[in-house]
Amino acid sequence: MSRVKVKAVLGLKPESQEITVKGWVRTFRNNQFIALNDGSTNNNLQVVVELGLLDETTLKRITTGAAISAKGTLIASLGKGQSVELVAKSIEILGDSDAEKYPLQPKKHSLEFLREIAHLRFRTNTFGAVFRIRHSLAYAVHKFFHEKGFVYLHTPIITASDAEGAGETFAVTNFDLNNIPKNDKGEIDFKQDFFGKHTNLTVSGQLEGELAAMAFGDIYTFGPTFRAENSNTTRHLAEFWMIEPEMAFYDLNDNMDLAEELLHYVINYALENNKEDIDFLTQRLLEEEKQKPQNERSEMNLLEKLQFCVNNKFERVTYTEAIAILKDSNHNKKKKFQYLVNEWGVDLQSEHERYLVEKHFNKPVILTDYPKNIKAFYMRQNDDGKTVRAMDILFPGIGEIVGGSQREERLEKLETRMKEMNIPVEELSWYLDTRRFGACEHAGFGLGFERLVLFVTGMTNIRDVIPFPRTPNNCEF
RNA sequence: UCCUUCUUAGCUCAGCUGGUUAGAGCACGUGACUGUUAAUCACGGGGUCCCUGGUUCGAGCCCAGGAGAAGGAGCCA
Repeated sequence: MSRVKVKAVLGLKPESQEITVKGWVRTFRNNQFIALNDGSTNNNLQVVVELGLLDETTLKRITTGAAISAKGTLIASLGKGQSVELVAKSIEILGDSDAEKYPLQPKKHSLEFLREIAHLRFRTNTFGAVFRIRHSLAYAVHKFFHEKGFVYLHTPIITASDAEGAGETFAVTNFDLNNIPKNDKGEIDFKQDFFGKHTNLTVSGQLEGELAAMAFGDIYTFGPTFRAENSNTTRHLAEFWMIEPEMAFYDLNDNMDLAEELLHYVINYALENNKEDIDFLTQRLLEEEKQKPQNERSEMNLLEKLQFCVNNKFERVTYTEAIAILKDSNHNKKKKFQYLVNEWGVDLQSEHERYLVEKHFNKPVILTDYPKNIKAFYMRQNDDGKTVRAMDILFPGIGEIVGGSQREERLEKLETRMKEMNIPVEELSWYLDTRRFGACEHAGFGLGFERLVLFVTGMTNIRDVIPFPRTPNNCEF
């Protein structure tokens, strides 16, 4: 007889059938009731140990965290908290867990504490739910693109281009750091390094993605990305996962449509496939909100927020319109913003984005057509000479979740812009070839995967939605 | 990197205006009970009050420096 997973067991009709389950003990109540979890679902299976079944020594080894195998018959539960339960005929301790030393207790722990024991936090209800949802979202991303005929492209992790313009990079080298070779001028001699040049971890797969889009039409990447920014916030990681689709023959509107469809699709997938986990996290958030004063509590709970997001179109406004809204807002007039909005051309601060999303529109917002001076070199220039075809999707509680644009496909305009922004044109000659040979209208965006997981799980710190977070001064596990 | 706050038992926290032997709940151990739902009841063990220095008759509490953490800002996804 083989092992049945708890999720399957909980869906069975109890007919006194004989079943074997294996998992980890969450609690052992009354020397009689084991709450057994095997990670297949957030719910536990109650295993009943009848009096006299086990000797005292074995009984004592059923502790929180221990791995056990239980064989018994499945019956309709005699208690109230669950529909079925397993009456054990035999129990084997597979792995002991010293109750005095095991850090997880059947009680509420702080997220900060659990972050310090990230190797064990998977075994809690909250992180179980979070990482099952993370899996579902990743799967849904692949499913969405596959069904649309996109090619999943693996862009390199190690790159030589320092010109992607997306922040500080981590250098990759196999130099002996105590004895770095120098050239005649006293500069580091990268010719002697492994790749014969200066290399770093990728900050974005976009430029390589564009190359493939010029052959397959529609591609996407989904991989890790590295930024050496000294950012200490609840929304930034030094190592994070990003989804970057790139589509030929797409303009900015097509790009926005795709991004919105993707977000609706994957959130809906989680709603349909992770109902129990989302219900648990919704409940968890409600408990947490009870601690807050009335006016700080959110109007919608997590489940309602996700449903609202799936069932409503995102608001689309241009940067220029957004500035006008902010300028005219009571918030601005009453000087409630730390940074007052008074002129066109400035970048929006977090507080402004939050105002638009959480106060003014009260739904996800897509901002388009930003001033060219605050955006990257590859974005397509508008005829007005001052804005570019950029789009950012802003989510409540998260801020920017997607950043994208229609790309500048006109070689001359692109080269001029690169020179203006001091981007080394020669180094990116391979990139410019897409504009030299068969250039066409195209667009793409980057979706921060952890920010998506944040939104769907209702967690508030990005370090709690990636298994082992890498942040400044922290690279544990 | 900047600003603010925090650091007391394994965990979550209390500790009054600087005053005697630093407390609670949970966890853990022992015992009781045995259809429990983070079981309950009784008893018990458990402390470098983050570190270093200073002020004081006396510091968990005040001052200075350092370390770590959290939240916010900037950068961005």
